[in-house]
Amino acid sequence: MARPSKFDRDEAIETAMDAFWRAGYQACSVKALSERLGITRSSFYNAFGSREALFREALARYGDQAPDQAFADAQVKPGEVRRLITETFRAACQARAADPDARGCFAIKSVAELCSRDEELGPILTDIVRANVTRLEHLLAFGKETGELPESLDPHATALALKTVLVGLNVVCKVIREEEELWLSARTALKALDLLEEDIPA
Amino acid sequence: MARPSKFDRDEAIETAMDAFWRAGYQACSVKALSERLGITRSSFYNAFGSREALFREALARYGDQAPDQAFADAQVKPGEVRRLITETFRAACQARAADPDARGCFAIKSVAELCSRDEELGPILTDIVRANVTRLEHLLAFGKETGELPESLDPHATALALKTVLVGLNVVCKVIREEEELWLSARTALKALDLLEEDIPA
DNA sequence: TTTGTTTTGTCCATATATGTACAAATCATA
DNA sequence: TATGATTTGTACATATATGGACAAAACAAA
Repeated sequence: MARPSKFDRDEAIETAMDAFWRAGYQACSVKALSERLGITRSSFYNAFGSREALFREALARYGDQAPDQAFADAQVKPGEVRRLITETFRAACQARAADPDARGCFAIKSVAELCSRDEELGPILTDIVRANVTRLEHLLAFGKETGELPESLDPHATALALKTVLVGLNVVCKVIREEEELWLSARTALKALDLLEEDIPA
Repeated sequence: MARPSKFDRDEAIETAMDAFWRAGYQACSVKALSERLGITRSSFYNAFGSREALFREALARYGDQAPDQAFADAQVKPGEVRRLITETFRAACQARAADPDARGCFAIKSVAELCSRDEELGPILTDIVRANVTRLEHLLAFGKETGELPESLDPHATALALKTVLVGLNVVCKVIREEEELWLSARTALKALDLLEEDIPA
């Protein structure tokens, strides 16, 4: 029906995500991105519309593979809240330390760069973080309902604290490169909040 | 002896700090900075040497006014560790929420942008964060020695957790704008870590 | 007034960056 | 093989960005 693309759109989004991730949104010009993708700017605009639009796609792509995505799509069984939280934090520490280029978390890096700065992308990132907190809050409330977590626990306050720790980890990991140290930090916070599941098989 | 500067160097550093703070290091070109300072690029290079050099000066300037600077220059008296920690976190929440432009923390923003990216500035920022953790560790050890904090407390692990929370706050504040919510998050974490001083006059 | 020092303005050459416009190229289907 | 849809290459005009070179300007001290 029409002339086919010379490049794989999906692959291009992946590549763009990595570029945004490493250098930041502002540092990636359309020219640089186009060259990285092996296409002309003409094709770039034709395929993605704008740099912001591509960023949104890259961000969505990242969301599918982010460590804390586990909080989103998990069917949590009663009595498994601590386990889910502990395993997710553990996975985050692993993922951050395993990255040889110490890119940190794409979403949080973008929050730091763009929130309160970019009128279009800022609110999108804000909503993502807020949604994360809400999910955690629901998860903790569920833990209370099912009797796993104590009645004294405040889901809202605890969700905020948890998210703050997770965000902190995702930045601190750029400085503290050893997985053991990262996990020590996370474990200490979880333990203090009475949310650490200790009996997890290594 | 020589021709005097047409601009105030100190004031210029302050202005540059704000520009770096808002837009990020990479987004501030020498041209843009020069125009902001009301001088030519010629004078810019003459006065500061390079953009990196000016950034270093701006970063040092920020260090003097950062909320967690309190951990650096405080003469802590026995029995005052919890109070110092609590008040510093409280001050950080206040400062972040009070900023109408939600700039967050200049240092942490720069860590997210430049660590593992800029060969010259990255290590400087890394060292700053590492030094912060060490200072917290010493502070906690002091608290143990003086009997204020329990023997069971692990200064290294707790310092890591504390710093992670503080870093998290400094990013989350871009999304959560209400001081009450920020403080709720911090307070919950401090309380859990048994580091909250409750009896502080408002 | 001369001397010496430092700042400042201007020019250089070159590279990057923006988004649009339009013609050329490419392919599946009719 | 014609048709239609879409991608792609090139050109456009303009703005930004780099750092250095060098002469002109401004001032204090001799």
